[in-house]
Amino acid sequence: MYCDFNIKEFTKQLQNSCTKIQTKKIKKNNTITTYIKNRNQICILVNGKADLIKYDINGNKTIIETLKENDTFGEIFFPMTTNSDLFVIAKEDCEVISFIFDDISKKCSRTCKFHETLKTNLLNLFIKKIVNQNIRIELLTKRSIREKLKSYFSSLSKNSSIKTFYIPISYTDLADYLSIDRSAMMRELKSLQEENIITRKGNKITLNK
Amino acid sequence: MYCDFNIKEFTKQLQNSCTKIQTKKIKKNNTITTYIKNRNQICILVNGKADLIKYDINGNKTIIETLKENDTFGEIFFPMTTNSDLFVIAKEDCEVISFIFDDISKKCSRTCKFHETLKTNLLNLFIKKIVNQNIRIELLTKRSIREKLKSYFSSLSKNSSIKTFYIPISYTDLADYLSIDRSAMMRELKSLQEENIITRKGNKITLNK
DNA sequence: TAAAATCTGTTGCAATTGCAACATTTTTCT
DNA sequence: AGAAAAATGTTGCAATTGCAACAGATTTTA
Repeated sequence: MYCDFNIKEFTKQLQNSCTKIQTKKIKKNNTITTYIKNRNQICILVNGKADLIKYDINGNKTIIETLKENDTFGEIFFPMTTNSDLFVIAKEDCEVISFIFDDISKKCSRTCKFHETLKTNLLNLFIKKIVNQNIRIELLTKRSIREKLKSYFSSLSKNSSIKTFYIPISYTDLADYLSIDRSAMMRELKSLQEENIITRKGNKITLNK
Repeated sequence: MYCDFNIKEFTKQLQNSCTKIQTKKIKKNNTITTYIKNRNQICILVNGKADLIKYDINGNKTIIETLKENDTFGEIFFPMTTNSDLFVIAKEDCEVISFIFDDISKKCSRTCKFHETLKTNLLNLFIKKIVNQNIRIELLTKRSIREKLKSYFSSLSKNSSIKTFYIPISYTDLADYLSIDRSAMMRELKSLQEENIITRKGNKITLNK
């Protein structure tokens, strides 16, 4: 598989390589703004969970990305013309490493033996990120709240035989993630239950039939 | 800048490297299905334009991605559980190269001198792809048709001083790209004109104020 | 160049969705 | 433990959006 490598090992390699890297620990609910201020900086979440969020002019919050262990983020991934303010908020205590992309991509003058391994690992991380983004795009292109919910649920029950699962985020956050109104989402969840398409108890969902 | 390299040069390097690569030419309106059937295959569009499209159960067409020169695509970028059918359609005559990711990521036994350059170039291409996907996600998270249109327009007039531009795709395709109903979109375009927020003549748009 | 296909433009109507405003429950903080 | 904050759940109403069904314009194809 294309992403079966060990992030801890990768971090260790980075620390031993010629590349200058930073390690930071961020407490739950704190903002990891620093990691999204330098162009060409790439961050990797080593531990914990975080959300990349945005507020629009009307105050609507959108969760652009939910980040977990192994996920990459940083301003390098956004167009220079981005006019919205982006924040990365730690949802749990987080450990983050960051480095400048040029240090990885440029030829290593000291021909350190880790340099090329890093590139390969980064390629794997990027592919993983692109896959996640495609899942997100698939969700967002759904035309109705019902379809968005069904799509989200089916991504949670990856193995098609597992029909019961727990929603890993709050319903408030889920609405922001699906980019829909929370009350409209709750109403739709109710309909899905009434039509016996799902069974719901708290954040435990079962897909019926 | 992080993506200022020459795709032609890259292609030439690929051909001289130890990596097995394929080159194919596809005529306008033909389907490039072959390029999205093998897991771990990465394709690069060297010339032309293409759309990555999807049809849902209700027959709604969605343009997942608009591909142009330098863009990467392939099944490697989608989760294995994807149940929707994806097609890549050439919108113009296209030239595509493809190779197996493992051939790039694994160590080169013949230590050919291009191998590492390829990795670096791929990293650049992947970052470019992630940036494009973020632009798409930004668009799709917009809560209304009006906001989606304004967001799309502003991405076209990247340089904020340029207020006039041409929409590079048909309005029918634009609706599929924004994942909205075409007639509702036309109605909104009309409102934007009536409120003098834009001026529109065919596919030429001017942002007023 | 004529016919076919696609794209653009428009409208009425129905369905979906967002908004505002609550009450209730659960979680977090001191 | 008690207060404060956040999350869940609900509803009526208004606004937005999608759908269907056209007509006309433009482009492609035979």
